[in-house]
Amino acid sequence: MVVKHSHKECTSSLQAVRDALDVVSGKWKLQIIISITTGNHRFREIQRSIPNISSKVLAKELKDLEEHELIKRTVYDDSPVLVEYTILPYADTLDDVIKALYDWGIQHRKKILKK
Amino acid sequence: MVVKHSHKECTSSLQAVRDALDVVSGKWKLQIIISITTGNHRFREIQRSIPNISSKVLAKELKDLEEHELIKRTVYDDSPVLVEYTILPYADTLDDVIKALYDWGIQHRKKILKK
DNA sequence: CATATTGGTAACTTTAAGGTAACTGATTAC
DNA sequence: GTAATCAGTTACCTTAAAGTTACCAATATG
Repeated sequence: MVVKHSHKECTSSLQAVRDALDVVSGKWKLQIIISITTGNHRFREIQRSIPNISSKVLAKELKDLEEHELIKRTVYDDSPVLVEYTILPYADTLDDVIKALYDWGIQHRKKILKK
Repeated sequence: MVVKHSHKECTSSLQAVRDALDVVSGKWKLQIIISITTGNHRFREIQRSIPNISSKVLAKELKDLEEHELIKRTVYDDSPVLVEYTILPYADTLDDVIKALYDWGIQHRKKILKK
């Protein structure tokens, strides 16, 4: 466990874990990151690439990701306005987190299913 | 990112990430694991150690954790019935996940706050 | 005898996330 | 001239998770 220490130490470190989970969990965030990473940069492009996501939810999630500095929103003020979303280098810092989750998820599914 | 590969590969690996998040995310799961790890083994003990958790939620979360084989529920059939919850060794396999989340959470909070 | 503790369960209410549909105003395509 | 596309916003509705309250039967405590 994160802790062989005191309960207090443990619970205080929970905030950090929760912060990370905020960014990474939820139904859409990783899908959106993947979509942009794989070449979709316009709002409607991203939306079309992710089955069943609504404009409303996509708009909100994009805002969240932008606040967390994982993606960048650039407005090119031609007419009609053009908006582009790109992945920021900071998003790469999530690699370890995602890899850890992925690895554990894979082995866990094997373990639970083989019973 | 997890992926420099195709969109399809990415999205397929999402299930593993989601599996892991199911186990680790949520308001209570880690708090309960911590509580048991630090010496609370009885239902009411655990409940008292975690502020504001209701019997209902605790009972449900304990069942989840048991299904995932992270904890063990043992009933000693004395009268009155005694129930004991203990951490299984399998819970230790979560260490890497929690550490990755923790590390990222710490640095992320620093980064967002110093702005 | 009354009250508290044990490990929960049942019924009900609240909250939050997400879904649905319609709409914007400017521009292009048919 | 009608419809579609762009990037969203708004108001409303549904659903699931979580919280609230009360309760159980057995035992121990004062």
